[in-house]
Amino acid sequence: MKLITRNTDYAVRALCYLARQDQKSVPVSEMVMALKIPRPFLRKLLQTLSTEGILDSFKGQAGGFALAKNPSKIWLTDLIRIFQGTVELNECIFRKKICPNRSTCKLKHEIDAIEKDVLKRLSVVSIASLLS
Amino acid sequence: MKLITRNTDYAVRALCYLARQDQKSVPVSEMVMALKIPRPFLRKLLQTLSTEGILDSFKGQAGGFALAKNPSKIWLTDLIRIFQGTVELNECIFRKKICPNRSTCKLKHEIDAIEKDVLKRLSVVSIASLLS
DNA sequence: ATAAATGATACTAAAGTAGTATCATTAAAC
DNA sequence: GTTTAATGATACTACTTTAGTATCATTTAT
Repeated sequence: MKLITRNTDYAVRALCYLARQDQKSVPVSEMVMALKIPRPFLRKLLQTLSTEGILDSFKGQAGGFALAKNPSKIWLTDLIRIFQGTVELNECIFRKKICPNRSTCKLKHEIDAIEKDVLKRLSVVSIASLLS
Repeated sequence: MKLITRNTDYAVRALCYLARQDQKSVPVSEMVMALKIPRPFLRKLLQTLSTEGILDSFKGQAGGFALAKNPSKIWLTDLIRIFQGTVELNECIFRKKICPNRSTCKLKHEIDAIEKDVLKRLSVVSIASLLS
């Protein structure tokens, strides 16, 4: 039962690191040393953040990555969506069929309510709010 | 991001079914028909619940399973612990080492707080509370 | 031209989840 | 006492997600 995976965790670290560099473009090599994240894994992750519009990228020598948005506009829920597909905790196994079990539906109802709470709390966390 | 797995979901259904049978021992074959859960999977799951003390089992012809406890004393968190190992949402990747990233720690802190909320809400759900 | 960077993409490995199969043991029913 | 219908124990397969690696192509400052 994990709310965030390693991808998301690493992404938070990398984004916080970049947020402290004030717009300067930072190459992966520098981040690998600073954050101790396996290089090819970090590369892939940053490329994803780039295609998702969270980062700007610069090719060629002296290239690298920089935040494409203000840290206060980069939300933890964005990262979870990007790396974990969805923020939904729970899904009815019988959707579209008639549910044969009322207790299960009641369970789903409880889990749904908890999910809403979790989302509410996650949705106020931004990179800016994690900075210090 | 899943709070409960299929095992846990199936276990809830089976336990609710048994709770409605008033102490009578019910064989797997009956539950398979009523709950539409794959037989060998249900068997394994019930055996686990039995060794964990949630169910009593009776061997031989006319045997089966029955609740070993009052439905109000069987908690959803018990089932999650049994089938999903733990209720922890979050775990520091750097425990026992010095954490190289304060932002990550702050993230952990946020997730921990959310986890406590989730646990609090899950911990009041019992089989009895799901019955109708 | 070269070197240092990202883009794109395919691949491998490990872990967790879901489900199956089989043989042994037990105990009621006949 | 044999049969039958049940659980006990345990090993196995398949699928999915997560984690991580590898490589070649392209770009651009020097």
